[in-house]
Amino acid sequence: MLEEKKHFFRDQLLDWYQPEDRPLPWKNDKNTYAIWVSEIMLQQTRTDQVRPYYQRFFKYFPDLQSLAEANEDTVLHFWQGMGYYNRARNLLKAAKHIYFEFEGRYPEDYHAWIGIPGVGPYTAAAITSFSYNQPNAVLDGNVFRVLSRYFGVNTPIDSQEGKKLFQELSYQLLDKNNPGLYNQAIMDFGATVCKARNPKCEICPFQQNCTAILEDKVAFYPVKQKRTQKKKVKLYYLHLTDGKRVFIKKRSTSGIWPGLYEFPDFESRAKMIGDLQLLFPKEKIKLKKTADLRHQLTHRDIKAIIYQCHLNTTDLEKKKDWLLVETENLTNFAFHQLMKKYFRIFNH
DNA sequence: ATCCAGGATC
DNA sequence: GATCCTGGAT
Repeated sequence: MLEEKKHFFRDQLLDWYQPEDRPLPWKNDKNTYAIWVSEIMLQQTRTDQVRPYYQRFFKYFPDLQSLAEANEDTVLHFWQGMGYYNRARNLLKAAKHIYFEFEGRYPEDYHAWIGIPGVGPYTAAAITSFSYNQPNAVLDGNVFRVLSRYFGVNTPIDSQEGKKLFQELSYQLLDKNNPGLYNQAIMDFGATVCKARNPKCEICPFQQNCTAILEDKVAFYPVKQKRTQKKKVKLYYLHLTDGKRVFIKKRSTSGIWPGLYEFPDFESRAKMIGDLQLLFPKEKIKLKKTADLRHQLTHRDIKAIIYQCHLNTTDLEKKKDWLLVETENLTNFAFHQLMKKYFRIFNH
């Protein structure tokens, strides 16, 4: 009975799948490089958001060599606003490894790909099935959702047991003759029909067999056990300018927004003033609050308070790791979304 | 305003 | 098990 249900699932899924129904830029790029780059971008990121980034990135870095020879600032510049910036740094590190150490030869199988920075179980399965047609089953959020609903699996997907169970199930279901096509099919199905919210059960080809539909518990799946709670954090940013130039600094490569640029930040308004007084005469320092922004990360709830301080050209000196940049040249630097949000508001 | 989806790393 | 981001749904 269960075997029958599995076979039915695979056959129906492949029957349903029409690749051209969901055209994506990277689907036409059949080479390993393009597949790898797109899969890294697609980690934790929706296709609609990736699309414009992928096109700009690919135009500028059309092959392994062009990426391997790039520097981190340039790669982050193309990545700015897309989030999870260690993906970009790992991608560059990996490109240099493959190009310079492996003489441009890509890893040959799943386990070799796992050894590449930024490539985990999902990405290794995606690359080796799409590019080499090797029989590795992808296990991403779509697959967890589709399988948990169809088979009515209520083991939490974020438990060790759940990961193992779903990995085995998805491997059994995989069409070993056409793993790339099958993997693409199940993820497209999850993204367009068996969606997390507002699933299109009324047009679903599995209506008669899906456990979740039959039990009227579609929204119950997939089952998860833990959710992270957010800590509240306050950040004080200094918008220090003479009207034509502005100070920015680069964030460290650990912690949030690694390697991205932003205004100098402080723990408190008092520390900001204290630092300013070391550099400029007290009477010239006038702070004006120009923004109060909220920004949410996975487990941080950031309240960013931005103060503007106008000083004369002659007053501005270079300090430690601060960079004095012409306002019109700000576009040369990679900023995170909180800064971009501020620029948008401020330029109005 | 709050909640949530989506993989890798150490 | 904690830490990395953003945008979209509600």
